[in-house]
Amino acid sequence: MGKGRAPCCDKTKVKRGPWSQDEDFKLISFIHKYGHENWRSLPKQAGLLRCGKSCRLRWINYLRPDVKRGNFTAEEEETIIKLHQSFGNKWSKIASKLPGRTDNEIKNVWHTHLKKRLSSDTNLNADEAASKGSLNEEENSQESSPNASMSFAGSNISSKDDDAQISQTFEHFLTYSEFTEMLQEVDKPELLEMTFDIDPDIWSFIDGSNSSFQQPENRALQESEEDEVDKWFKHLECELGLEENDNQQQQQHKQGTEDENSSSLLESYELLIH
DNA sequence: AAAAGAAGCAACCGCGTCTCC
DNA sequence: GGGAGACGCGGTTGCTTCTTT
Repeated sequence: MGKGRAPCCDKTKVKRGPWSQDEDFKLISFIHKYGHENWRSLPKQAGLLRCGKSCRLRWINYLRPDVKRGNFTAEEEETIIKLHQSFGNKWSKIASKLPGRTDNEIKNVWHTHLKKRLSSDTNLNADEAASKGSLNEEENSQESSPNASMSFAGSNISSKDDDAQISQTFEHFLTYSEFTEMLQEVDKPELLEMTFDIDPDIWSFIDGSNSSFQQPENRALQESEEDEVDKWFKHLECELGLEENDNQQQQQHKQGTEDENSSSLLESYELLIH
């Protein structure tokens, strides 16, 4: 180390700044298919002009299916405060105690909310502090503060009602064609409410292997639907150049009458996730 | 309605640690 | 044992959006 550290990548050859939907999708697709054994080589293999570190960060903090987004509950905030008292700024350690939360997110919440809250709390007497605590619970349920609801991260998905709404929405994902239709209706307000949570269910849907989308009465259709889903997913992969080695898919892609649809599909997908 | 300031958060940077050879 | 490469972590930055004036 005394000789200095070699940069992890050539900064002049990598893209920086906010991730585009296309990049996100490439990363998701790649990891979904091949995993992430080597972050350094991943961007190249996935066709991304990004630094491996950047990919890792994006995945861990944002795209990972088990990332829980939305406002922190009062319980979570209390947990963070307590854990911070024990661990200090060991954000990853704190994050490990809060399933679905990332160290980066916790760190941000600490610096933007909790630190201030704590310092103001110390200026209050015990009674005031107690009443503030109950207020905070209310705030957290509605707080979603204007910022939260506008936030790209989709912090407005927090209540059970919202979850129910989302689940209801996902129930429509029964077939390729239905999904396509739905994607084409992204200008619907309720769908625009769907923010960029890569919900585990989306993964399951992409994967085509989870039965949670398939209501019992639809099980009989499972096989054909899986084919449809697979077809759809591969279509996107072709579209993104992730299926370069698969000649069969390429031929199918060339011949397919859905070529026009696929680009609009991708476009719709991008709209959907944002 | 517009400008300035504040807040929130995604992403970057650099260092420490781990692992492999 | 030591060097190199890769990963993970914590601090920080800077952009976007909201709020206030």
